[in-house]
Amino acid sequence: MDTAPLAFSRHNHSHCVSDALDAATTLCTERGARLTPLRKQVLELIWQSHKPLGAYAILDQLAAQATKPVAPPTVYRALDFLLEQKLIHRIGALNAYIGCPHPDHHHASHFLLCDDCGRAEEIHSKSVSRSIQKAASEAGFTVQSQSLEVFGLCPDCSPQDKHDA
Amino acid sequence: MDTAPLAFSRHNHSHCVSDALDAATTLCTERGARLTPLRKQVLELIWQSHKPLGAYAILDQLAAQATKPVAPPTVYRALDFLLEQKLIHRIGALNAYIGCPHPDHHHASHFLLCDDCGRAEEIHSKSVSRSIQKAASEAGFTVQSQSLEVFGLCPDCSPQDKHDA
DNA sequence: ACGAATATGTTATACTATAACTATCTTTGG
DNA sequence: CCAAAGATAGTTATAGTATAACATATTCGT
Ligand SMILES: [Zn+2]
Ligand SMILES: [Zn+2]
Ligand SMILES: [Zn+2]
Ligand SMILES: [Zn+2]
Repeated sequence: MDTAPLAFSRHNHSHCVSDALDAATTLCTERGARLTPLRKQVLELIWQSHKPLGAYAILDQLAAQATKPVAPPTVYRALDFLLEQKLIHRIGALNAYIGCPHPDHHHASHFLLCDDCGRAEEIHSKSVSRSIQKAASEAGFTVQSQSLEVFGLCPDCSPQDKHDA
Repeated sequence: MDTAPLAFSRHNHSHCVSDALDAATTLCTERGARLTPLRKQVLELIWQSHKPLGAYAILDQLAAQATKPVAPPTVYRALDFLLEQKLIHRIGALNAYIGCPHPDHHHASHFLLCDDCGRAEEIHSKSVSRSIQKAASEAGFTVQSQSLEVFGLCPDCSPQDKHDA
């Protein structure tokens, strides 16, 4: 099914990129937000893989593509825009950024992060969301945003890997 | 009950500090780890409140207490030790550190963080842990560590605050 | 075209964390 | 007790992440 997690599976990644860029274009148009060439370029760089990308890695690649030198604020402002539009998520433990595969509906930032290959997969578990919401409510806490970063080994990098053992 | 969350409630905080320092002393002794004066001093600084404390805030306070200037590695090495011993947790979204109230049993880092007052409360919900573990397993992912950072408003800072309305 | 608002460029700086080397302290075996 | 080995702490320098402040350029509605 096409809603299955992709990051840890073999897949045609060019579809991820084009889907993400198309969705971003549509959403920004709907919202009256301006997905400028620079912002789109940064989004595309982030989507080049399923590995969270640091701001300065983005900067280096921008600089390599551009003729003029690129300064940090250029990157951070684009990242701020993409974060505001929920087109990307920030992985706090890595100081890095990754594309959101479902930017059309707002949701918490829940990720599985492979310590070995570095890939990240966003998870959307009702059970996880509900249990977190419930735990917060019981503490009298009003949730505004949440970030879950689960580190470990993805199926490909697990020792008991079954996919070609 | 004495296992109830404290950070967001009125409580005698000196007990938090003494309990934490006592527990740390006991655990380090059991483990053959050396809770040196410097490390204990850093732990006590972190426990001065339930607000996550940044490394350079710790540094400034250390410097204020000491006669000699204090350099970053001094602080970061103490933090590394305390993290290894699970006496503190790191809050990735804030680049800050907070004391663990239950260092005797290993557990994931799950926090409620108030956007208004800055206080953090560690939560220990079986339901949250289980649902996360389940979601990871279903993705074929082997969990090694996890960090949950829930931002919002604590009971004291919520508009519909009932505690003295 | 005009002014307001938004976006980008530019320079400097703040904040967070680690590398590499030296010195001191602690433990342990002789 | 002493010396060697290992762990802890001091010191200096630098790497990595992010923002402030101000100038310029572009876009949008009128
Ligand atoms: Zn892909
Ligand atoms: Zn997402
Ligand atoms: Zn307390
Ligand atoms: Zn804890």
